[in-house]
Amino acid sequence: MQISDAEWIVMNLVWETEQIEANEVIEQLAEANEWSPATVKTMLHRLVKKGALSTEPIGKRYLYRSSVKRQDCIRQASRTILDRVFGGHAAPALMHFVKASRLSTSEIAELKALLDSKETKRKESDNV
Amino acid sequence: MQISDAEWIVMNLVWETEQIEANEVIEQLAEANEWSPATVKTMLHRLVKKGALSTEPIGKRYLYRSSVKRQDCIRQASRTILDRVFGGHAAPALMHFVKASRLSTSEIAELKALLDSKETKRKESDNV
DNA sequence: CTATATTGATTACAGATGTAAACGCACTGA
DNA sequence: TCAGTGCGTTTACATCTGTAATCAATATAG
Repeated sequence: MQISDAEWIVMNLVWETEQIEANEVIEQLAEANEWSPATVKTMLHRLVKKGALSTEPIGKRYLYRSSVKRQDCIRQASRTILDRVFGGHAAPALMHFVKASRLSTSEIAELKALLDSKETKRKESDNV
Repeated sequence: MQISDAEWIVMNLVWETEQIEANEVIEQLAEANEWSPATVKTMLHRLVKKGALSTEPIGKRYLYRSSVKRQDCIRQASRTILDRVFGGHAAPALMHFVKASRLSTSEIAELKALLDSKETKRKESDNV
């Protein structure tokens, strides 16, 4: 199952809010993205059809909530971009992202810690 | 100008080889991707039409070479995925990529150095 | 010189995507 | 009871993508 660019915008909102009604989605996304309300409704509908969102009738309306994990979608999207754009070479991609990103000092520290732990693991396991 | 997933595969080859003839592209990509030769030809044609590739007649054939910089395309693709998939939050994206990637110790070192320099710059400039 | 092979160009076509209007039903105020 | 209103459903449509066959022109073999 494949989430398109525009659909990601909707999914991000649903993931953030846990559950949300259509009119709220429209309110928060239509203007910001220069979409007509109808466009947002189409997105919701397609995402339901794809199985990315599920609905629960609340009164006569629906509550939308995601039925796929954000992490899973991120993982898939990441692999796609790594494979396609960077030809599977992660390091240049990461270098690029690091260069291009604005990171707070705490985020930098976190990343460094993560790299440290990765390094340790490597040394332990395959002794490179 | 937008390069599709399948087109990235072709572009990656062209970028690697600087310049290349159609039959070579077909040779190197058709089987590996389970594409018919016709499909590869379509890719080349579309990329030329999009302005991503340019052709130079060599004898009666064409030499294909890229007319867009790989870095620029990577930059654009990266921004897209950051904006869409990660909602513009670079740090979680990076954390994810780092976790998911297999990196050599030298690559890890390189990344850490890059983060160091970023940290330094931050401290100098905006004193956060 | 003619038949065949090569290679770029044109055409095809179904499915995904972006973008949105139109439809229908249920409720609400007049 | 009747016209709006709000919301989900259907339908619309141009473009992009993946995938490929066919056409046309040229070169090459016989």
